[in-house]
Amino acid sequence: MTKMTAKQRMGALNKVTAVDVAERAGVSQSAVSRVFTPGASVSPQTKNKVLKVAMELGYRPNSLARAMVSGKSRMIGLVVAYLQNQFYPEAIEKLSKAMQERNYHLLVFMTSKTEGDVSEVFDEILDYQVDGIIAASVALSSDLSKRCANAGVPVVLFNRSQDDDSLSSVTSENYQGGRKIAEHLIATGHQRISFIAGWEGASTQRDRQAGFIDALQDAGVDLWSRGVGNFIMEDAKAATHAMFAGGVENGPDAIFVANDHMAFAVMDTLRFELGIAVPEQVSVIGYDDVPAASWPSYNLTTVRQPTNQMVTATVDLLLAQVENTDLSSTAPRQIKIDGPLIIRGSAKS
Amino acid sequence: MTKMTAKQRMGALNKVTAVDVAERAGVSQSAVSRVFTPGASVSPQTKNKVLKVAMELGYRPNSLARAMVSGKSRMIGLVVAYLQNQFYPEAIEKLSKAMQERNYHLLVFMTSKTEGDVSEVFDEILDYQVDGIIAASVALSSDLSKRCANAGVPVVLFNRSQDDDSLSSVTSENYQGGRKIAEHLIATGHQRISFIAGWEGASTQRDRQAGFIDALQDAGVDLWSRGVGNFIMEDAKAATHAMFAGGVENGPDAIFVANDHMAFAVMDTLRFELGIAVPEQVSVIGYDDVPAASWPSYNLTTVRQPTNQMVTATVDLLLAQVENTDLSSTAPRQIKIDGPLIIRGSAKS
DNA sequence: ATGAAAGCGCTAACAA
DNA sequence: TTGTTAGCGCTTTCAT
Repeated sequence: MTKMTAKQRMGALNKVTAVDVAERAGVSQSAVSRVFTPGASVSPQTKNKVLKVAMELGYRPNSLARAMVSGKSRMIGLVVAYLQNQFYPEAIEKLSKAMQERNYHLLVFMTSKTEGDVSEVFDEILDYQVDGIIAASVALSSDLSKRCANAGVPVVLFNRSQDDDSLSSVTSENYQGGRKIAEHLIATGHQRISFIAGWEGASTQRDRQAGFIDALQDAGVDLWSRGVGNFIMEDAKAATHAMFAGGVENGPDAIFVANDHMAFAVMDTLRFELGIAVPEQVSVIGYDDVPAASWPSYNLTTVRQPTNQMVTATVDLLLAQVENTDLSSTAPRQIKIDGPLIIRGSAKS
Repeated sequence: MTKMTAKQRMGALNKVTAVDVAERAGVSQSAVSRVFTPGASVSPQTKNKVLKVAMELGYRPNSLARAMVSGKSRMIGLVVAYLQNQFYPEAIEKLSKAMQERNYHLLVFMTSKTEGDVSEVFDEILDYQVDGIIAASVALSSDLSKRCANAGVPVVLFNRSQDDDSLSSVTSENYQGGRKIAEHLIATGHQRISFIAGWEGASTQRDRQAGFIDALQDAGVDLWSRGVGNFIMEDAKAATHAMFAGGVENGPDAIFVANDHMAFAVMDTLRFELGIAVPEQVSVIGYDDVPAASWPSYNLTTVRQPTNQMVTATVDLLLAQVENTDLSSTAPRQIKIDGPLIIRGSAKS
């Protein structure tokens, strides 16, 4: 078998390179490159010549080759654990669009929450030479963030924060949100107030709970009871049953559920399995304001996480770090965005 | 300023290359490459030596460089229009996981359904040298599919099909699904059967409708009325109002809604705005069996789209084409997967 | 403003 | 099995 040139190997597959365009346009290959490099110096004539030929031949620069030499892939790794909670699809859609507008693209990696899996996934991400990483609903071990830092790849946590402030993160004001809910429940005359927690490993869960409990205490109110739902519907349902094991009269008259997703399960359990009216007998409040919260069947009172602002902040924060070569202004920042209490019909007023 | 080597420019950023490993291990750079290339011939000794040094130095092959020379990026472009409909997040999660298991990764592109936007997005995708493309909920112009074919990039449509059979696609048996619903509604004694359509540009909408109408006709039943919801909740709500403008007694006693997402809005409109009981006064049937369909508040009778099977089929179909260098077995295939009618409580039996 | 030349980090012949 | 040698398609000095 005789040696083939690349072009022959490709067969009819019309992979047009800058060299092809250069030849046909009678300029150097670098000239072609410059035409496609914003801010490079080319005369209008050559620019037009090149553009015309490029159009004819259907030439487009190869992003990967560009990435190799420039060291910028314009890809952002997105790590996400699960999409059941409607908050994430919405956020991802917006993140992706915002990134595209700034000419970046998301390379998506699904992971489970087990440490080993996350670590593997991060290796794969780094292999692709992404310019930055967004970790949504995933916590990072310090080893992992060190690996990223070492590789010069900035990371922003989305909807999670770290205890130490070594990592940038964007969340809503979860602590304040928790407070708002407690205050509202007390102001509206509830006496027996309970809480169904999310996954205890999540900072969102901890912060919402802390704010909630603190505000109760400030008002001299003790938590009536507490269950754990782990952000999973089944678990939330079980927690609800447990809360009312001693009858309605001994159960809470209000429940704060750590996110909307679980709150739907709690409402359904109350109404359809326990025969307890919401909000007449028990008020339910969630957190997130996902689309279904406003559907009439649930009409859920909740604290909104302002996805638009959270996404904008995430993109700005990450790209500032990506595009700033020098290490100034690269100090990690924790951005918290205030979200309003949305009063609907699942809690009595 | 004196010229710097790449390593110096990187500063402390520890970008370890195969050359570094090679030097330290006392082998050639190609030896290092072979160690990381499955199925390449290396002696156990060198393999161990290299692996040890690689570990020490934290070396991992650069996927982009590998992609450049091998012509395989192991990236799959995923184009998707909107994630409101819960069917898509679920599908994407599974697609992503299935691809990761086979060592591919998804580069995600959100698009609107306007032709120009889709075209732009495809250019960007192709620039990244993806090995294949999955187009979910997006139709492709023949120009577009030609561009992909020309670039040697196979495309599979997910949950959409094309009229001409020039493109591979994976859908459920939408026509049969529509039939099943009509037959079930007739068998359960409904007299005035209506339909709320999705976006008319979608093949899923057209196929479901065709099956539904055909089965009605086979039974000698005329469609009572028809509205258009465009797969949008607001539109579905308006269509529902229109259907009952003449009072309940003149409206349908059963509605097939072209997908679950709209069916939720229809049920809520009936119950909370029109005061019509579901299923006592009007039966509602949806399509997809998204997670919320099984939530007690809706308890929606629907046809299941088997996401697992659809995802498996999509991945197999696409990767077969990606990995088969020669053009045999690359003939486009239209795969349709049968989905069962899931009988719940939103339609009376 | 333009061209020549040197790589980016890797894989894939080829020769030994 | 191993090392040597060419590139992949592009950006980026450096001269001109």
